[in-house]
Amino acid sequence: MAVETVEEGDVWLTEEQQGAWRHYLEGSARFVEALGAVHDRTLPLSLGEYSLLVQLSEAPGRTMRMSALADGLVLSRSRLTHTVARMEARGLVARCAAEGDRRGVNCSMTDAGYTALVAAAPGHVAAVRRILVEALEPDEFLALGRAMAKVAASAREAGGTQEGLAAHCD
Amino acid sequence: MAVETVEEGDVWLTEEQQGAWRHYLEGSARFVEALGAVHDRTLPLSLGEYSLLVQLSEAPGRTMRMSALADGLVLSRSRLTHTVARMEARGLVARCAAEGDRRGVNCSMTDAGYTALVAAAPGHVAAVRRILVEALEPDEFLALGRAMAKVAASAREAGGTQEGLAAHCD
DNA sequence: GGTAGATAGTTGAGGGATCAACTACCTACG
DNA sequence: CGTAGGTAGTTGATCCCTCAACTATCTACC
Repeated sequence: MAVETVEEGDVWLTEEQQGAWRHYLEGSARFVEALGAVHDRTLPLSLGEYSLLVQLSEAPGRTMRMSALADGLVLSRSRLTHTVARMEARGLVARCAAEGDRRGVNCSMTDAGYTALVAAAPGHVAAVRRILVEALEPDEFLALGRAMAKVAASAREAGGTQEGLAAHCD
Repeated sequence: MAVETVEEGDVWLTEEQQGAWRHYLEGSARFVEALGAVHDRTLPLSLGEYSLLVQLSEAPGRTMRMSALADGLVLSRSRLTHTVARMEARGLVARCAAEGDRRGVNCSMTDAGYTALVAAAPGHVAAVRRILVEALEPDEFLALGRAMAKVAASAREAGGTQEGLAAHCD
């Protein structure tokens, strides 16, 4: 931002870092936008619905607890409830009580959900390849994956400690 | 996804690529979530409002055309109109007719907007540093920036050609 | 065994995003 | 000129997300 330059380092970013940060912001924004557009225009599932069904497809019995699903998709409980309710109304998933914990709810993929997932998968993967994977050198893409794994861990951890950040701004 | 394995390559991703892709998804989701939480809990501007004011702060006269703003922030025209309307109601920005093109509208940052931006900046940058920059080796972060610049270009270009993707799914 | 506090999930109200229409203006070309 | 098609921005209906309650259940500990 165009504020008077400060002497002390460690508060802002260097020019180089700023550039990297801007590119990160623009790249991630344009990527989800383009991928979402492919889903909306050519596939029977939105990106969010698709991701949810992918998670379910990998779980034993194609069934997961609501909370596990929420954690895996980085979604709030509330948002997951609403999303699953809409998908249930469309026949893509079904909910039933979990055995063992009477608070728990299991969400499972229906046959219709599986059919929709299989129909959407080729277009989805083709878009990911075209827009993300093939934009990069093979090892550059793998390095991106390793870096983002670190970021994920760092962000997961920041959830607990973030109150302390306010202290930086007195 | 847990579909029967196919013989032909070039349709799905390798195990390694899948892993990188999952890490990318999780990392980007957790990062925006954590950064947004910092804004919502400790700063006077949401992440979106902050980004908008940053763009304005760098423009001559702290003023930009609506469409330039929309492009820079990767936002739809409609969304920008609504967002700016809300921010205008809060006194953070102001709109006025653009000279030269009577269709055009200029959006400029008010003093109150600038004050809010300055108040939010340290907390914002601290969060970006903590969650993203310091999670990585310095050159790893710069490589991330270079990679995402390529992704941005690829996604920008995909906007025009994406109809062809449907052809993959007969 | 009873009660305090955490965990699982849902609900509804309110606010933000999306999409398709719409106005207004500009450009170009006959 | 005039009109066809593009560009700039807005609007409102609809849908989706968020947030703060809320119910119900589980755990632990006295």
